[in-house]
Amino acid sequence: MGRTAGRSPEQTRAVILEAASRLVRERGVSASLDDVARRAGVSKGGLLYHFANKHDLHLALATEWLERFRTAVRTAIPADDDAPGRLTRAYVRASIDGALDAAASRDALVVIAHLSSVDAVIDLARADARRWNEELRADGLPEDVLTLVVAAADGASAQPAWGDESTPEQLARLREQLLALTVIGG
Amino acid sequence: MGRTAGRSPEQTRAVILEAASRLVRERGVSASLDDVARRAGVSKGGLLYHFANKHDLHLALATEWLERFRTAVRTAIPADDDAPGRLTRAYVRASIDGALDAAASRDALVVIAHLSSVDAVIDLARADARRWNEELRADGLPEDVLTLVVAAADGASAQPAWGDESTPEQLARLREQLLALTVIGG
DNA sequence: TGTACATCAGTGAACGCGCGTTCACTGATGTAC
DNA sequence: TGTACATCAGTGAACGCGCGTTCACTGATGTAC
Repeated sequence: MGRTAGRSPEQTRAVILEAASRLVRERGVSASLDDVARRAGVSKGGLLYHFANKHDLHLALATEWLERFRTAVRTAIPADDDAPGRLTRAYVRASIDGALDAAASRDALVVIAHLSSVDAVIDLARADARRWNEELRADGLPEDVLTLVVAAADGASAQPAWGDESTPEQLARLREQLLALTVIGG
Repeated sequence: MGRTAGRSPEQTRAVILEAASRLVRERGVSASLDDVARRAGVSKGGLLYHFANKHDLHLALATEWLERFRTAVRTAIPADDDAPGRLTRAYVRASIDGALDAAASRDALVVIAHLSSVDAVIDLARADARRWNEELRADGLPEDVLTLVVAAADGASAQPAWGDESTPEQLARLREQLLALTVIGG
């Protein structure tokens, strides 16, 4: 069933979210539903069939990006890493490299920063941040090392949000530094 | 001259910018001119006398915050600090403490992140970031130390943008760690 | 010292358009008989 | 195997309101004479 042949409604939903992600990253939350629908190749009505209103779209977007970053970190844990700090190391890798694909997870914080003018998204992000705090604290590293490493990883992720542009070489060196800090234990 | 007694046009302009800062920090760039004017205690027309349109207001806001952060860093350089890394140390202090007043400079990056959906603001921020890069590179620290310290300071500044909330104690310890890193030289 | 005029710093009503939302309708697929 | 009907996944036109922008007007101060 469904009017459009050759695509499941789940796929349509995903296509819309992808288009919305790109537009929000580029233009912030003021990107119009018209533009999102057009880029997704769907009518405005079709978009609103999947997301009741703009607020819901933004919420779904925030949820997806937070989840995507979480998945990226999980994927970045090597199977043979059992030492303390393994989650922190994965966090560093996901923040700087992107474990999913090159651009995706690094843009997560940029998209979230844009979305953070939506109240409900702030609550979502705050809850997510608290969860990260708990999990990272349980990772077995001295608190000072943890604070430093996580702040630096966050900084590297967020710099694109306000126009900073680091070279891949700088980011790679930073990643190695941070990883080293988590191994020697401070 | 001027219709409103007891206030210079420069003061009115400053009051409008202050109101706009708070609203943009809270609601992002979608905060309406009506709301900004109301909070500034001025008519919408009065606001538009000082800023020809919304775009101009956002640009002025970005300029002001970038300049404010720069001033905060300059102010945070102690007169008796002549050692390499003095600018980096001031950058750390301004990022984490706020040299101007407690909330102001820490919010700078949050406001800029919100404003960064405006194209012209991105250009402004990029140019500012480049200038920081040059100045910090000339500060006499090893590049690896610099990258790490600046990323961590940026991370600490930006975390409020996506809902993270660190305790004052954590931030104070982070600041001391970062300052120490710039002294021993790595 | 008054008076006329210009200018500066606004006010507030009105306009018009973009955009979020609603809604009647549609076309493909699934199901009952 | 056909036929009728329901449902799902949309379409696209229309509505209406919020908001950026325009504009005619105003009141206080400065200046020329």
